[in-house]
Amino acid sequence: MRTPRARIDSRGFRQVCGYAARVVKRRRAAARRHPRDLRRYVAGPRKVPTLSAQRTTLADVAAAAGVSVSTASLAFSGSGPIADRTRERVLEAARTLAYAGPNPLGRQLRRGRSGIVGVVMGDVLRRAFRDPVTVQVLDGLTARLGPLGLGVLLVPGPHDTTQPPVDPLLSTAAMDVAVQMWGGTTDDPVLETLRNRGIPVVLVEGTPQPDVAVVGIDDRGGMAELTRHVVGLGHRRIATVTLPFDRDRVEGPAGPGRLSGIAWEITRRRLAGVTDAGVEPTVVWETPASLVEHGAAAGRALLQAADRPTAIICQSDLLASGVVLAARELGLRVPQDVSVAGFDGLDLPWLAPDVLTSVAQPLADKGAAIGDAVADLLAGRDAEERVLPVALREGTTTGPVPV
Amino acid sequence: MRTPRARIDSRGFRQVCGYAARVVKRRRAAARRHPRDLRRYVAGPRKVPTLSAQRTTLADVAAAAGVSVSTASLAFSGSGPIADRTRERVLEAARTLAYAGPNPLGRQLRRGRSGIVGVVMGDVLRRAFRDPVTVQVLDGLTARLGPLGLGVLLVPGPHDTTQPPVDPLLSTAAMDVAVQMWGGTTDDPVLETLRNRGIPVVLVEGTPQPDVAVVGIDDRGGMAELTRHVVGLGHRRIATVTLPFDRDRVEGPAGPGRLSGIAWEITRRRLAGVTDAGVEPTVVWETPASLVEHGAAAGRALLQAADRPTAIICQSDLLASGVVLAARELGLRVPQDVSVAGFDGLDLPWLAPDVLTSVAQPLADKGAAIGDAVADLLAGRDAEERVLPVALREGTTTGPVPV
DNA sequence: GTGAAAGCGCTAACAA
DNA sequence: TTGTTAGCGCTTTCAC
Repeated sequence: MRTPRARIDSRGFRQVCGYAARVVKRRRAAARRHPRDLRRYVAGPRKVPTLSAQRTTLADVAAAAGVSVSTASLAFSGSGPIADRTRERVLEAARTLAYAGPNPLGRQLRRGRSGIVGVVMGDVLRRAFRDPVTVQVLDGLTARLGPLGLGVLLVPGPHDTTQPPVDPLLSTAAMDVAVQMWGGTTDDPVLETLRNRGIPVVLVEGTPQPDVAVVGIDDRGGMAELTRHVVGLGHRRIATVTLPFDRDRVEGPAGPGRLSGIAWEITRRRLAGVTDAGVEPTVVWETPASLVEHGAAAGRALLQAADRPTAIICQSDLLASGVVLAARELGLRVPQDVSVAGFDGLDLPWLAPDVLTSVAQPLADKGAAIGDAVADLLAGRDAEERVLPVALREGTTTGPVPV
Repeated sequence: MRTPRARIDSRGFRQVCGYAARVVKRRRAAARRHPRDLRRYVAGPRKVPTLSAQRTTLADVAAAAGVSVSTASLAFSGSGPIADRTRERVLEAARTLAYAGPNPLGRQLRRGRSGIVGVVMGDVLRRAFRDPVTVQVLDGLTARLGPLGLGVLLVPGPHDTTQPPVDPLLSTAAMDVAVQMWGGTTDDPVLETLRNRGIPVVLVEGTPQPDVAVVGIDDRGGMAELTRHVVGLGHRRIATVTLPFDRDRVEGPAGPGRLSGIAWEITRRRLAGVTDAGVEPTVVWETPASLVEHGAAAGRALLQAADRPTAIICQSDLLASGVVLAARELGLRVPQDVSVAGFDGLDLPWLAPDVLTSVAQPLADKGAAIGDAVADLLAGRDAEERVLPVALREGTTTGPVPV
């Protein structure tokens, strides 16, 4: 069947070198001018599609429309002058050939852009998605990214220390920009990998550092305000339940040793807010993740201790709601027996009739701000730091200190 | 500065045609042999990276290592024979040049594969992510996809009828396979778009149809078993709260008109399960989304009606938990005054001390099954239908009918 | 307003 | 085991 110099390549195309190549090329070119002969190069109509295999190419469409490839390209991209009639003819040809538009792979290589924003989650996906904060930010982000023609590629984040430090996707997948959702210490392996690849980064709630765009909120200020509110109610014995300190994800009261080495900026800042308000927590309880069950565990421990705190300030609403549930479980009334405050300003209807006293952060805006930072980086501007405001929201879970 | 035939193209490369081109090519080739002269073609070391711009190419590395490009390629892909020493030399050169590995864009075009699986969510992301079912399935899916070198691109699903039927990402982004999370009726615009693009599809809980791989669970059987359990407890006045019927997302009791035109397979099947057990629900309450608040709304309405049902069977745990909350709110005891059952088998700690009676579906396995189906399609096999088993799980929310 | 030509960065078939 | 060669499908520059 095959002449010595012809062969079929991995994608089913016939390839020929030297003189014969020119002959074949001429044949394919001819085929383009006579769509009838295209059969061999086109996937059967509506057959079970195997790969992303999109056999019909712009060249085929151009040939069918009787224009050059470049003109056909213009018809689709709209990024140049083209006569209305010509465009119409091209689109008509595309319709006839069931051409669904330019192959993104070719376009991407040529443009040097993938149109993809890698989003590195702060955790394994399951846990990350259970956090409404992450989810709402992600939602705000995609809303901003959509109109820019950008899509979100999910990249699992650092799990625990038993896992390899970065997901292979991070080192190999195409992405124009990366967003790291939480964490991002200076020596973060994720940031290191991205830096090596030359991929610009937007860091959310991380440690500011050179060459990285940062988006965050005024959580230190918000936490200070929240604490002052609690102090204003007369509380002095105040415990605090925190987000994880680092990838070790320890659970329990943190001694001075651990307190001095908090790797995650967000945890450190929110803790600093408490101190700023002049409060020295009776206990700093570290959790392995911002989840209801960890809050409940903390609540049980703190509220059954001898010298029970009269107020518990939590670094997230999920943790706070766990504490509220634990209090209820123990027969303690909130806020009569114990006050509980959270952070984030989530709407947690299942906590009804209670509404958490919390610090509300603008989640959708934060997502949008991340999107703006992404757009900045993509446009070659270096993104300024974006810090969004927060607002104290009084609910029903804080009240005067019990007498 | 420029000769008539030289120009700078959009990505900053000098381009020249004809004879001059050969000269320039020779110059660049020379530069490759003498890394010192590369400066112009390489991004400055560790400067603020602008685009995904990764200026150093495999050719540069090959030149520096004194091998051909194809050999250098082998060193990275490992998909061919190469001497250990040669590979080492190439990797060494890569290190020196801060080359972080082959540009995925080039690789993708050449291979005809993007390594991307588009996941079309059943809803706007915010709502989709609030559903633990979706999230856990997604988690199981990414776990299976990771080792295959595939990443997940999030594609917002159909919102409501006021929005355009498909997200632009769906029609333009590169993806080797698409997964549609829910829905997928025969005339679904999402499926239509993917079919036109020749992208193979895995449909989750949708209507089986030609050329589409389907993954689902035995929800009809599970629902029948659940209903028989409730009937066995003596209940006869049984209402049911369902998932959405279609993109219209109506909320309230469904009349015969709506009941006859349920577009979403999953809703229809779970409803059929109830009927299979010989139960004619007193009310079929349609919800706009599987969320706690819609369950609560349904619960309030159903439990305040004159002829209150003694049991409410819900098509999801989230809906069921909303009903439980509504019952508590109304001062009704569960299950003494009313029995409530759900579907999915979620762990909802905040419902404590109650544990929902439910039908557990293997969420992580479902994600894995989707991953397997993806792998099948990618390998050119056509995927058989995958139906996973479910299991009745008795909790504390169902009990004997009140006397 | 249209066409010719070049080439993005890579992989794979084949020859050597 | 390595090198030569072709080309994936597209966009863009420049000439006309």
